[in-house]
Amino acid sequence: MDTENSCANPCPISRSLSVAGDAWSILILRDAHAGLTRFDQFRKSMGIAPTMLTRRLATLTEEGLLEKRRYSEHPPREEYLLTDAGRDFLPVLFMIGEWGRKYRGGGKLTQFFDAETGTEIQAIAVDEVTGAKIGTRPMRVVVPDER
Amino acid sequence: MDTENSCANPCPISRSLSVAGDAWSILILRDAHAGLTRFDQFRKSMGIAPTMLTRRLATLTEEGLLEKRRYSEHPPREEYLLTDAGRDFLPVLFMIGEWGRKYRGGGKLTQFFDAETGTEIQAIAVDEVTGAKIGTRPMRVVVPDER
DNA sequence: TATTGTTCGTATCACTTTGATACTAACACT
DNA sequence: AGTGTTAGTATCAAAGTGATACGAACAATA
Repeated sequence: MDTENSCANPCPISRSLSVAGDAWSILILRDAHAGLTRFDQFRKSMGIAPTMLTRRLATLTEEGLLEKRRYSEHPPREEYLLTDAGRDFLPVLFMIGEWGRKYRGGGKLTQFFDAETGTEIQAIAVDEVTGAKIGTRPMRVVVPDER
Repeated sequence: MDTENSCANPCPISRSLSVAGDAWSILILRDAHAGLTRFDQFRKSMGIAPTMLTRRLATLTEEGLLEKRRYSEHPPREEYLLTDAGRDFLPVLFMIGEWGRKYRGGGKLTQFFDAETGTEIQAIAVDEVTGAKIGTRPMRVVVPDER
């Protein structure tokens, strides 16, 4: 795909996709939210080839979703931590997960519980302004003029 | 990526990604939600090569997010319509869009308005059970045993 | 009737990406 | 001295992608 001209494009979805629009990147973000920080943790968790992992971690770092932190000087060792932008990707992960839960739900699934109430989290998307569930009300799309 | 063993994997996110884990598929779903149904509409909207588009439409149809409908017998012509599963992908699209709006927001952006109230839609993800915004409260992850 | 246009693709092929495997650097530990 | 750990890089075959040309089945127009 053409991943360069992202900010010429008025669609916020394609802008996001030019940053994290492939499965490996999304899985890395998932694992980062699960607390993984190190190269080998990601590699073992996902079964990704090291060349791929190197490249994806570099891209996510350049794009500001992860940051590299040196956790050892001798030998030099880096770990990858979520930035605010990376943490704000969590809602995307949850909605992707909810779709999979609903439409590819056979067998055992990983579950997420609210630590306070103990209830299982059921993520939904709502319009913060009206409170309506996304997709339940008609909407109007406004595409800006060029230039 | 290895897109086959999806239902052996307990993670609902990777199951979803094995279905629609690439940028073209997501953009097709975006355009389908915007009302596009035909091959050439998708092609012109996204600038995608026809070989790619053929393959992606076929996959999304096989996976049950789109369905093919014949809208003309002579000449034979098909269009692609969202299924329920495809429509339920909308929250994913909105959350991806909200991330892009927040972190790649330079220049003009496409906007979405609630047709009833006229207000701009601000999509957020919440836990339907507790009402809490996703990411604001600690959570507990339960991975099922193998087998 | 001949020409042009529309729609939904397939054929071809150069180019790029990927994935598997082996290997390296810089140490720590025994 | 030998083994283990961590974070990668090197190599290379196989697969995927993208640009372009082309095709089939018609409709509309001249």
